[in-house]
Amino acid sequence: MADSFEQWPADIAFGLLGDLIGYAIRRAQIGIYKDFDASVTGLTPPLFAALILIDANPGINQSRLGQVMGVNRAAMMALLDRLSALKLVRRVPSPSDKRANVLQLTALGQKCRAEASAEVRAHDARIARNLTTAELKTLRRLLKKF
Amino acid sequence: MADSFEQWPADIAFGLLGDLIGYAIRRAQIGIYKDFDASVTGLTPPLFAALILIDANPGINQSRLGQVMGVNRAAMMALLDRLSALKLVRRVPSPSDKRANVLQLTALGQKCRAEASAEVRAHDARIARNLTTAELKTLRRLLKKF
DNA sequence: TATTGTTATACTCTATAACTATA
DNA sequence: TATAGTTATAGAGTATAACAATA
Repeated sequence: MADSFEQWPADIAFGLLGDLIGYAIRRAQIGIYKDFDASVTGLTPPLFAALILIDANPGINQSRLGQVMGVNRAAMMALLDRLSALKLVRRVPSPSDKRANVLQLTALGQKCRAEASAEVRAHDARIARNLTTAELKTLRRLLKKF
Repeated sequence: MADSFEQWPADIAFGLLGDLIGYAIRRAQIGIYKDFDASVTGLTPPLFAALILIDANPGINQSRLGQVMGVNRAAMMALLDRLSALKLVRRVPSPSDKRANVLQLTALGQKCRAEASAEVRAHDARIARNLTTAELKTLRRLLKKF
């Protein structure tokens, strides 16, 4: 099939790329993202991550969430504007800091988070289907070293 | 520092995300991309990958390069238009197929590829500094299973 | 002075859909 | 019919630079 992604096609020379651990991680990621998009309806990976993090960290504000996700405040704004337009997330004025907003999931946001979580669990199990439990544990340990 | 990315902040609850191997790979990637951007001047990761692949695979055409990189033809066009505007890549009519273009690096493209390669090697060594040779070998083997 | 949220702006990455020339 | 390149268009993700309100 022309649209299936082949991780390391045998007929292609990768040159320096074949030596780079960063590129090996990137190639794994390409396939994982394609499976995520095909598996999870209506949410992108960053949107899903934001829903989980907001739910798991009551009282978190925009700037802190941006730091955690590795993006700056302006990028976080765009992401939250989208979640807000989808009626999944609410900005609530912080009681302790008049500059800040506290982020909360709406009832719809909770429902969406729960439904997407099931799809994402299935997706993650599918991409990891060729690894044993021990291999997954090793992989997780090694990835923490970056 | 407010601008340094912390991979798994201890004060943050990751909920389901902490169980997903796909998210563990994604978090490693975030830091790696930030280091790449800070290390390599003038080229993004996809642009650099394209330069290497074009150089290592003489006679490759646009569609095939897109397949290898995991993007469709239209996305490949945009990427090649940029490399072309930078005078790094040339489209040459294929002698064997009048529909196709063969991709070639210009002299400037060769120079840019060589200089960026040195920067990227240093970048890759830096991000992998906490892993042993054996660990890198294991990681590479496990990543191929996705 | 530093931080939070915000807006304006711009660039990169990627996709879909439709067209043309050729296979 | 199918494929290679192309164009138009759109949306997501991300960044910099500036500003007002608050800490």
